[in-house]
Amino acid sequence: MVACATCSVRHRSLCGALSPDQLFRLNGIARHRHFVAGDVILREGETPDYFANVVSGAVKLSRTTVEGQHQILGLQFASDFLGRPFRSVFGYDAHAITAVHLCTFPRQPFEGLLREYPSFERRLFEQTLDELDAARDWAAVLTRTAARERLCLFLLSILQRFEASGCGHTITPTGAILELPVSRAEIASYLGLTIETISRQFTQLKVDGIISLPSPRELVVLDLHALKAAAGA
Amino acid sequence: MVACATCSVRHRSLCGALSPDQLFRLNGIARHRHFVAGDVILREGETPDYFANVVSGAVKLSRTTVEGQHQILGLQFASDFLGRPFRSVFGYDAHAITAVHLCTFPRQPFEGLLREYPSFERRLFEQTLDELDAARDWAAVLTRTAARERLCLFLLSILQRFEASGCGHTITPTGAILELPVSRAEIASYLGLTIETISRQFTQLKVDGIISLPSPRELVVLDLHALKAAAGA
DNA sequence: CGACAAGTTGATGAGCGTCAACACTCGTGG
DNA sequence: CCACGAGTGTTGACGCTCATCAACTTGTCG
Repeated sequence: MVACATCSVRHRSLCGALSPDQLFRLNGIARHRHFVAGDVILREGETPDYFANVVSGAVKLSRTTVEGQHQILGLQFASDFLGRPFRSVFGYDAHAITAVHLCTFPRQPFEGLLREYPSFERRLFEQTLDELDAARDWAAVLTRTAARERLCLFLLSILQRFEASGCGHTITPTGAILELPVSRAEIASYLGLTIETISRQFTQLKVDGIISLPSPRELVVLDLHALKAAAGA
Repeated sequence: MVACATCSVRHRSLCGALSPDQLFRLNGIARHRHFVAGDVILREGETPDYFANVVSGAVKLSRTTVEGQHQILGLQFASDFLGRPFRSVFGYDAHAITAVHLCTFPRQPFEGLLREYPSFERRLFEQTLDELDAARDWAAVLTRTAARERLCLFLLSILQRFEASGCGHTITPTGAILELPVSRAEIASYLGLTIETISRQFTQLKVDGIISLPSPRELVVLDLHALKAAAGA
């Protein structure tokens, strides 16, 4: 058992709002789980027996359409919460796309804690409201923006997540170096574009001197300012 | 004061999950408000002094981008909940797009009730989780689908809302007649398309014998089955 | 070395945005 | 009563963006 005191997401996740007392109780029910890339964490329609904070790694939330297409609905990184309290079924598939470390909480005692500590439940509620806003914003972005802007927004959001969690990247004077946790196909699915379009936009950004790609998964942001400008805001 | 017992959204809204006791308390703080088309109900960044259930009419949630464009993020109809508990600012503009009847609850006492009745707060939480799922689904739809499918999905969602609230439409043997609560521009903004594209898709649906449009705001669904098929599901 | 997955690049076409002209309704005022 | 204008919706012509199909390159693992 890893103690919360040394937890890397201690202050940004759900746990950040807890009193020492509450944290102690939560720690008492926490169990750590590890997954490797490709593992199924939760399946759509299934009743998960636990909730979880993502401690490290990247998780994709996807849905398989009737035509058998994987549509990525969201990406979760360190400090994000996984699961739907008071709902029996989970609405999406959750896959590990990198090595993933979860801090899990069994359903029954976790919901018990929520009932016992209203401020805890409220915190989770507020987090859900924020996610709702983010989801609506994202929908708006997907309808308004061109492929280039979308990709730039995506890269910036990844970078922002990494900065918030203080890992997975290196800051440079004019930008940053980071490892992309997702494949081209996953980026494409998430952004509602095709792999070819993603690839073309990447090379265009290289030509424009905004990024460089030592390897497909290694992204060097040469000019963060230009990247933000290209994201359209 | 209109009593909850006769309220048309009594059983479908938030109120549907309340005990008689809770409902009595909520009724005690409720105040009804009426708006005409075009009225501003809430403004982005503002701290609203009340929450509300939509009793009748249509409300649009929009955001004004830096370029001054109105982007419609959501539409709310009868039984939908307006406002964000435990959040000081409201994230969007809310406008009445038809005559709107709201059942409002002042902030302080409403949040007090939430604290007093955990089951009440939980109900609101669950509703928010559903909205989150819906928002993510919507984002997925906006990225995947063509203009025609999008419009059909939109029309079906309107019809579904009207059926749920039992008003604003007439059922026919093979379809329905309904009054569109929104302009072409509003449909376009919501669907991430242009008015011209909306107009063209409407005429195409007419040509295909799926709908007819006696006037721009009067929609006759001639073949509901075909409409659903055209929606891609 | 060969096989396979992942990514890149190219050619082509469809779909939708853009610009522009036109039709329809409604309210106002002579 | 008709004339006028503003607002809303429709239709047409054209170009750009991105999807599609296909070939090629690169990296990885047996």
